[in-house]
Amino acid sequence: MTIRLLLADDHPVVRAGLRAVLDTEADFAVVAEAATAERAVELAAGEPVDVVLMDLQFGPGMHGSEATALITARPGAPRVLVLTTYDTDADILAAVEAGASGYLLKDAPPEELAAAVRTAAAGQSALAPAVALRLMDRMRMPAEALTKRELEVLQLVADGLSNQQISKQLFLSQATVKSHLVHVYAKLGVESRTAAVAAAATRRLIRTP
Amino acid sequence: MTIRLLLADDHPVVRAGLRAVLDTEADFAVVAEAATAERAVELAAGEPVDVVLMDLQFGPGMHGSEATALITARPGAPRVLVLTTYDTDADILAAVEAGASGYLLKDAPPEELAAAVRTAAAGQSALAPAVALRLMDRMRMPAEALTKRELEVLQLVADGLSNQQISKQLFLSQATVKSHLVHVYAKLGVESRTAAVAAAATRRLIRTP
DNA sequence: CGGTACATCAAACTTTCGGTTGACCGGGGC
DNA sequence: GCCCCGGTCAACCGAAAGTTTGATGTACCG
Repeated sequence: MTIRLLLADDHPVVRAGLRAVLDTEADFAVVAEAATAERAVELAAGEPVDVVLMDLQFGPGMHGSEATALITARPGAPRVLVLTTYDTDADILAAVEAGASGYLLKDAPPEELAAAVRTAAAGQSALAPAVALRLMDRMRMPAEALTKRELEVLQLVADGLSNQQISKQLFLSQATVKSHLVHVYAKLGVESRTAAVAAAATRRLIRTP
Repeated sequence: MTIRLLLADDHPVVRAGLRAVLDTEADFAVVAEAATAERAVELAAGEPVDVVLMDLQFGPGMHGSEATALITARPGAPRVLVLTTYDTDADILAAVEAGASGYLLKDAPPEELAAAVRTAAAGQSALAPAVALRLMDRMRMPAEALTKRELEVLQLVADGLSNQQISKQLFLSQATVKSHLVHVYAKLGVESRTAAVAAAATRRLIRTP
């Protein structure tokens, strides 16, 4: 039985690469490509597709995790395999919560890619070993696990925003922002916002361009 | 006459995509692929190649700009076209200084890519319009260059150190540290240490683990 | 049902940081 | 020689960050 694939990536070169790598597999058929997240949602609803290969970062417009949530929300939806360049815990968490069946890095070897597609098509979870390991660590060590809200605040700190700017952006009081940061400092074992950003960056909890 | 190409990128998918896109051109021939910068330097010296398509970010090990410098330093060297995902001023500058004949983004359409390869093979400069514009701005505004000492202080800020810790580590007074940071803020157009770190990180001025 | 975790907010307090002003010195260029 | 720039430092003040204590509501779970 043929596995029908939808490729969603804003880079023409990457789409061509995925097509080249996956079309060599006899049981795969790339039936559509999308250059934007919006287009991916449309195509996933219109075309009969088994697995969507979804990038997270598109240029302007919808984010890949949003598109993933929209696609997987429908009954009889295709499986979504998230395929991204850089991995941060926040990205992985967002993708998994959005209903992704798997999470892979673009530097994965072709065999691993094909295996993940088959696993996803079979309805199973397909997390990269490194990714799965990270999630296990997270389960084992809940002492340093930041909550979604704490991660959200910390990401804005890393973007250079002050407590006041963060409070306005998230519709909170400064007291709440400070409260979250106090918890973040305790969990990361640091004493200042810049140290927290540095610690979170080395542990890949946040995105640093 | 056939243009012989060497693809240097750590992502198998991207290499496959470039090969798929470029092999459709009758006068192109991909003669080698390298998954690391070191391997690219070796191959560029050994194989007869006309144009190298060079990624900047490889995983651990040599950076793409270093490899570019090593390749172009040899007499009769191939042209190097830098091809990267994100464009920062520091990246572009480093690539041009390393002797790159052109600088393209990976989200470029295939036609643009092929045109750039032909331009580079002909020995001409092939800078993306947006990139060329940025370089012109840079020439006009050299004001944003940080001094060595300022970068040194900023790097320690990014590592999470306080002004006092920095002053001790560099054998300075806190006043001097502040003084340097004030200059950094002015040059980067920001108003706080965390914003400076964020701005410097996006411009690749500092190391973020 | 009760406990726990998360998110929210308040107020007062201390410390640090940010920004200003002003100053000194050494080196390189006109 | 003189001036500009980079690096160094000081004193000061207001603003921001961080600390402490304490409180509320809500959701989930055993």
